[in-house]
Amino acid sequence: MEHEFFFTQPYLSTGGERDSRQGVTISLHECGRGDGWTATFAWLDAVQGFRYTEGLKFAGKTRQTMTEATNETSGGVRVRFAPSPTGYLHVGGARTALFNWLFVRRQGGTFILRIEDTDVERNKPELVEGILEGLKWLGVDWDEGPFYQSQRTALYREAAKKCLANGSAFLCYCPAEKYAGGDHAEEGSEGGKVRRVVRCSCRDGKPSTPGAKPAMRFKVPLGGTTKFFDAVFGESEFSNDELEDFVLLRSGKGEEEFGQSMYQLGVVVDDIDMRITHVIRGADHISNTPKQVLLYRALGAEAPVFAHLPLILGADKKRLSKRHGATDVNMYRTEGFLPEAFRNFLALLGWAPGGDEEFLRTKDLLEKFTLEGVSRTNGVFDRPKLEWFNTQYLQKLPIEELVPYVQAELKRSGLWKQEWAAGAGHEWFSRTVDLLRPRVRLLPDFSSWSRAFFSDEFTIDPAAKEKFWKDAKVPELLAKLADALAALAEWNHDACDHASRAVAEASGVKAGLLINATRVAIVGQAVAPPLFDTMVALGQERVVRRLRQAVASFAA
RNA sequence: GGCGCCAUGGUGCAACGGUUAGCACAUCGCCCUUUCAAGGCGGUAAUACGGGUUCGAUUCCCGUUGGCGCUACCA
Repeated sequence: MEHEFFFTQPYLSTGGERDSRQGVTISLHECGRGDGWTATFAWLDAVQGFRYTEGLKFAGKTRQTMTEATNETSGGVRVRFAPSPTGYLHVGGARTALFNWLFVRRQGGTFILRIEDTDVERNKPELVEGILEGLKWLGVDWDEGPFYQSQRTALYREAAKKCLANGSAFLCYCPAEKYAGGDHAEEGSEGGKVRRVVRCSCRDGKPSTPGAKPAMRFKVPLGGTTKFFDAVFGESEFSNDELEDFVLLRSGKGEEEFGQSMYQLGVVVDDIDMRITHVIRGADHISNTPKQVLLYRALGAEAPVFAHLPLILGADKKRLSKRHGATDVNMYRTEGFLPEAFRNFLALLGWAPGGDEEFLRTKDLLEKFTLEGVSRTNGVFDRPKLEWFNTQYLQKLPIEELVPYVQAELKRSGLWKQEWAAGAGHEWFSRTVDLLRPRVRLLPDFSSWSRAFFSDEFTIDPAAKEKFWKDAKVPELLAKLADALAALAEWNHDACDHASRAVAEASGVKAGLLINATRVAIVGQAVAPPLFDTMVALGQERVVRRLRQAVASFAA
């Protein structure tokens, strides 16, 4: 029996609340934002999947998530991923998107995609496509959007005017350069760089530069603190005196009264408008959160639940950037990683399931993901482990799931033959992929390293020759083997095996010598699957032909 | 500089007051073997430092150090 609960954001209201639907009563006590987040939940049984009965305390560092307790029963969870088209989809953004996705898909909520393109200067519209592609490759799908902030200007201006009207914003006439960019040395400070918290005279209605076009700033309260609850980091409290009077609306140019909205305003207005219940984003936004909470308050809206994710660092523990290697998700796609392997790896960066098992397919991830398991420690992007995950998926995926990826790869490299699409050809193809996969690390290996399985046009690796064709008896051995194999009536593993060993024995050499030399001749590589399986996969005609070609090459 | 966050092997995570501090990647060795992988077995390797609280701290508190984040008319 399923129960549905409709909380009007109960976790945000102060004081007790009761809700009774379908015979189930829930009461919430001391569920407030203002005072220490001591929340006591008392709900009745009869609710499936319910973890909390009563006495949940959210004070201090306690990491319980009221969030999830509420969500698991309320259903109406709405999250968003809001990239900015100033760059490609980097791994940090991908992880944020993935966590939002796992969180919301697990409980049947709504995922909204929003493009934060309010900075016309830096914005590159053509990058949006790449971001969407990256998300699709990752398997992160969305229910609403993409919405573009650049098309929602009216909404932001309206909200800004509301703030101005109710006294929580003011017009600032100071020149933009006064505070913009870099660090400002505070007058009179001793050497050090001191950031200025903007509290200019404009805030009291005394324009510093009369006649200039004003920007609109938020009027941060003097004194006091702003608190909020974070599902990952617990409760946070910031002193208002540390918050600058941040800009809401840029000053207008030409005819315009105001310019584009700034980040803080756009985010809050949209999150309110889109009825976002959980803001899951990078920890680099923690410091922005009190400002946003203040904005929610000024706009008369309740704040959502925040969940900040630890940052992803490079091997040197510095913030991940290009110099650490690929940070663009699409580069991992072109390198030939399997999306599910990448997803598995990403999910485990900053989050851990209960048990020891790390090979977690998407369905497992969906089953196990909770915000509670999210770490607070920044993590290093460990490429070797990503590669390990990829080889795991290459090996463990049901063969029918892997085949389409290999097919796409061969099409890309021009090796694909339509006869492999169905029937006996398809069976051969699947078997061959299965034979090859334990030795493959990335998808393109199927067209490079194992090219000889799919094409007669391949070259013999000089290093392999050097290693296994050194013995003077090799040409003669290969010639004999070609004859022996050509004479075989049956073509299977054991027949090839016996014939080969017989040739070696008759010639008085160790089987290994012949086997290794043969491998080089028929696949051009020193490394391949077990030889007789390889022979079966290639077929009698090709094996004999390649052996004779090799022999001929010695003569030349 | 100010404010905030974080701190378990090289890396990612476990241990949520009592464990010989566990797992995985990486690394080293052995086994398997027809090359190379895979797989199996085993080894090296961690609680940043200093004070408390406690019968007992990886775990709770304070400080130090270090790292990271924010400190824009960027997002």
